Parts: sequence; structure tokens; C-alpha cells
Amino acid sequence: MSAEKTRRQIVEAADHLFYRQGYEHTSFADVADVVRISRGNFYYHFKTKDQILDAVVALRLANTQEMLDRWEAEGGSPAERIRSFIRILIANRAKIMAYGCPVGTLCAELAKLDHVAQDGATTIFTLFRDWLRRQFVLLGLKAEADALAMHILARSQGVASLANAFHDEAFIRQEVDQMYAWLEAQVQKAASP
Amino acid sequence: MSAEKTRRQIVEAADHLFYRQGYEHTSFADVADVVRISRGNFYYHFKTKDQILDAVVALRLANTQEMLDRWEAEGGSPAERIRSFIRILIANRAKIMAYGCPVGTLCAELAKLDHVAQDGATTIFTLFRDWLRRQFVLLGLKAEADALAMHILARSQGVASLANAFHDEAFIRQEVDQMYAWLEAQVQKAASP
DNA sequence: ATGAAATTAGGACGGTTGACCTACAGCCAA
DNA sequence: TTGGCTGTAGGTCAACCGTCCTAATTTCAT
Repeated sequence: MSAEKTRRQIVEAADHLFYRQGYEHTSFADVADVVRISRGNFYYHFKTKDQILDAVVALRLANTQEMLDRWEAEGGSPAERIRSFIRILIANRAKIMAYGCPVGTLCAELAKLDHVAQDGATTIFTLFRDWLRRQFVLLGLKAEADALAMHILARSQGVASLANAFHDEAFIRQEVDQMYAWLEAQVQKAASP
Repeated sequence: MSAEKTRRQIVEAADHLFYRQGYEHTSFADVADVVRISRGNFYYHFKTKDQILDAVVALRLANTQEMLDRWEAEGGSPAERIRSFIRILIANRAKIMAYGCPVGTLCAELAKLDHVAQDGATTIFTLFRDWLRRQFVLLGLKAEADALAMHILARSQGVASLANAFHDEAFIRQEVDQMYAWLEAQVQKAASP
């Protein structure tokens, strides 16, 4: 098996486990067991646990960027693209209820560990933030675009947090509907100056 | 020193450390160092780490209930009481930016650990939820009261989450102002049926 | 004052962790 | 065939974890 393939398997397994169990609670052995390799082989690809985390963050950054690019390429209106973002809560509702938001929970954990990769994790948020801001600018809400982006990002985080705590799917749908309505109101506001 | 006092010191130190470092990342030795007692003495008061967590959750429940009771006793309007809740974000902004929301981050961590005390931590949320619901009922919004309570709880969680990730105080103030405005709109809606 | 009970100190225990090392198998160019 | 390089296996290591035990000290009722 090629080194590149093994490395990718490690990172993907770590990504999965970090999301479900948290970074600290996941050991080398956990990841090695999933990939079915020895701990020694593991060490060949990654010298430290921090290096795995860096690779996982890089993977999530790439996956996020790819998703945002795809939404942009699909050619809908800015409003429809923002709805795609909101729709994540519905599409991933099962995982969110079980493990929370992958980005939010990782940032929170690294903040408590005072980990060096903290900024890297926050960069995933920044990807969403800048992308959303751009959509609001396209909607003609240039002055408030960043605040609107942060607002909807915060709403999503809040929904994920409580959905995780209460395991309440109806709550997710209810809040998502409100976010759609809120977005529609912003679109209207932009249309009538 | 009385056993009760030592025990209280342990629980308060653990409460503090669990908030700043997380539950798993905090060891017996960490807590013992803060309280300045031996690990052996520690064991006299708490047999397992889970027992400490239970005590910490109980302490937070009691403190939360006491705060809510105080707000209720202060005799303001229901709207003013809800504003007291929103104001937490401002009052605790420094800690929130550094460590996130104490309730939300604990629930998220315990969910990932699949810990038995998970439900206990969620109960703290329930305290806020029921209290807020009661305030909205008093405002005359009985039918939507629970949804409104969950909504504002989610907004708070979202603000805490992003404030923690971005360490952005201006964002907190901005969102808090919007929450005040949102509350005012709910009050108006209740007044004009 | 004295003995019993409550409280504290300090260390020992298995077990797990991240980190590290060496040995070896497969491969490919010389 | 040889020898170097890549990739894998398995084991070792010190450090730390939660847990547990015992002895010493303090407290307090009698």
C-alpha cells in the first residue's frame, strides 16, 4: 500500500474520531485500530499528536473550501447559497444531535487545552464567515455584510449546541425555518432601500 | 478544618478548573494542588472522578437556580428579567471569550465522552429553559413560550461559541443589542394581539 | 485526660498515554 | 546479486492517570 494512501486513511480516521470522541480523548491506538496498522507504522507518518491534528484541520479546511466552491459553482442566487449553508443543519442533523458541530466543538476543546492549533481551527469558521459575507455583499448589503455573516454563523452554532444537548430534531427544523424567514427579510430589506 | 469546608473547596476548585481546562484535561492532582491538600485526602472526600463531576454539576445547578430566583425576587417585569439573562453575555464576556459558555462547553464535552453525567449537565440548560419559558408566558406569549425560550438560549450559545473562537468583544455587544431589540419586538407583539 | 472517630498525608498499585527505537520485509536501481 | 530506500511491525520507555491503602494527625465527646 502506498504511503500516501496510508497517510490519508490515518487522517480521515483521526478526523472522524476527533469529531466523535474529541481530540484529547482519542489516542494513537484508537486511530491505529481503525486503520488496522501498528503504532510503529503510525509513528512513521506522524511524529506527534499535534501533527495529526494539523493534518485533520488542513483536511477540514480543504473539504470546507471545496464545499463552498461547489455551492458557488452551482450558480444559484446569493440567497439560495446562504440557504445551502443553513441547510447543513438539516442534512447533518443526526450527527449534530450526537456530536455537535464539528467546527464549534473542536474550537471549544482546543481553546480549553490552550492548544497551538487553536487558530487553525478558527480559520475553518473564517472560511464560512468570509464566504457568507461575500454572499450578503452580493445581496446588496455591503455595509452590514460581516455582521450578518457572523449573525447567521452564531445562530447555526447555537442551534447545533442545543440540539446536541437536548437531542431535539424538531427544534432544529423550527430554528432553520426561522433562519430562512430571517434571510428572506434581509433579502427584502436589500431590495427596498 | 471541617470536612464540609474542605469538600466545598474541592468542588469549587474543580468547578473552576473544569470550566477553564475541561473535565478530562483536569486531573486529581490539578485540583489537589489548588486546594493544597494531598491526593490521599482527596480520596477521602471523593472516591471517583465521576463523583466530583456530579458534585460540580450539583453546585452549578444550585448556583443557577439561586441566580434565577434572585432575578425573580428583584421584582422587575418579565421583559426586564429576560434582559437580565441576556446581560450574562456582557457581564461574563471576558470569561466567555477565554473559555466559552460553562454550560454549553461542559455539555459538549460530556456528549463526546458519552459520560453518564451528560443528562445532569443538560439539566442546567433546562433550568434556564423553563425559567425563560415562564417569563414569556407572563408576557402573554403562552403558545410560543417554549420555542421563544429555546430560541434565545440558542442565540446565547451561538454568541458564546463564536466569541470564544474569535475573541471578539464587539461582536458580543452587537449581538446582545440585537437580542434586546428582538425581545422588544416580542413584547410589542404580545401587547398588540 | 483519654479513647474513639474524623480527617489528612504520603505513597503504592495497575493501567494507559504519547513518544521513541530497532528489526525486518518489499521494492527497485545499479 | 547487491545495496539502499520506503514502509511496516512490535516492543520499550518514562510520565501520568485514577484508584486505593495505611499510618499519622487532629478533633471532640466523655
